Amino acid sequence: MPTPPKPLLQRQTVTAMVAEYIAAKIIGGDYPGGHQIRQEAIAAELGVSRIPVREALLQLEAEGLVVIRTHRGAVVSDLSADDAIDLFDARLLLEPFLVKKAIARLSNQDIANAERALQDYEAAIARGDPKELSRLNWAFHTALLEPSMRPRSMAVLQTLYSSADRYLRLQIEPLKAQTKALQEHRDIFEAYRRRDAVETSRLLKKHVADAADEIVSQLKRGEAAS
Amino acid sequence: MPTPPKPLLQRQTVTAMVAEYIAAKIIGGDYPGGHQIRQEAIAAELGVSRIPVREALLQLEAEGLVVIRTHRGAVVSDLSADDAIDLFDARLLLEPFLVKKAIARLSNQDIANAERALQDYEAAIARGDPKELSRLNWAFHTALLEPSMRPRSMAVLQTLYSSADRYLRLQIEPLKAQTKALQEHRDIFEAYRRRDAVETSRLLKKHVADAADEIVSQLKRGEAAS
DNA sequence: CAAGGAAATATTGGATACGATCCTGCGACA
DNA sequence: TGTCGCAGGATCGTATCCAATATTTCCTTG
Repeated sequence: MPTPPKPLLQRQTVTAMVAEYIAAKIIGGDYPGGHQIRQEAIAAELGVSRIPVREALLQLEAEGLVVIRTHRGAVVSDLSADDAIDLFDARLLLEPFLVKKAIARLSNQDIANAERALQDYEAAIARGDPKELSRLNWAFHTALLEPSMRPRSMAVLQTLYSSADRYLRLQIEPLKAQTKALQEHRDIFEAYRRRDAVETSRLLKKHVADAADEIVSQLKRGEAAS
Repeated sequence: MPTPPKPLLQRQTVTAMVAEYIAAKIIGGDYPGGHQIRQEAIAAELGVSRIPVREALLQLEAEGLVVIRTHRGAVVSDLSADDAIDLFDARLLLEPFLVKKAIARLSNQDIANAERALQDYEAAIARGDPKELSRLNWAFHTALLEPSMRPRSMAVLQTLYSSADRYLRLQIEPLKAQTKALQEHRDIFEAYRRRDAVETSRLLKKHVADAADEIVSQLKRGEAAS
């Protein structure tokens, strides 16, 4: 059996892997806001050259996770209450709109997909790995919005979300927030399954707005203290 | 006078110049949708290496102008009525919202900036260089929205606009559209100067929606014909 | 003559090497 | 004493070169 050496079907490029690696560090908080990312350091750490590191940083800049200045390198973008407001306001416009569009053309398969995403999210709460939970949380949102068939808006939301994720990790009581989010997800899905566009949109908006409010007020306390 | 050879203070990187070059080709229609962009061809054309070309393409991918597939290179993204709807709907959500936020914190200086942008746009209509007009059109929109102090939303809009621009170039009667747009710009600016957030938002929304309608209906005719 | 497959070619992805720019710290001069 | 200018090192931007993958061509075979 001369099977190919590796698990195969792992068609990933080095650039993509580096981008994931750095993004995880930023979202996880290992690289805080303001942290200088040295291309050579990352390259040595991962045993690759600087080229894929540079290209990964370009992608992360497009997502807003880092800021690149010519000849001065990449810096992890700062978190602030203003930025969080900016970001969540954009989500608050796009997500309720897209979910309405999605429901307008919803198939049973789409509902099944959303239900599965919800179940995966529920199952992961017990285990409580924050990285996995974040991924599944977003997967649920994506499952709701995907049927809208708006790839461009979805791409925008994807970039917004990776930054929003950084803020979500700051929550003081993540466990409490998670159980609250779980109940809200269930309510949203119920309305979604009924194809009640208005109610789903309303609940989704509230779901995002509540999270935004908590994060912003918490950030403002932090900024006032400093 | 041993003045330096170039205008100097032109601190641009080669990557940025290449990105501008390719973007202009795409927006101008020289590279139509589906066109394969060969890195080496661009590199030879501009007398640079392939590295800056690759990095430019990454940036253009983030803007949605091209699609990159691993080991298969970059292809100019296709235009379609669905994509235009996707894109303009997102603008229709963000721009009216941002202009309200801008008016809420508007300074006299901001109004003066918008007025200047409007005048520049008016002045350019006479000359009629499409590339310049497009730039000044967007500069006016930017001047209106900039005071909102929402850099992240502005960045999203910036990427949306560069694609929207491709569609705007398709208009059958650009001259007619331009004069219509000019009158609408004047009306918008009048409401803006009065700090009438509701009216400005309404007019801006209509301004974008009208352009979108014309483009989408035109595209649908084209798609039905094919 | 059409279909399948292997070698040849083209194109992209990544590594190494070099030149340009920026930052830091030391010393000279007002 | 404070400010300016100038090395020196560190870091980034780009060119050149090598490896991996995709596409094409052409031959074989049913």
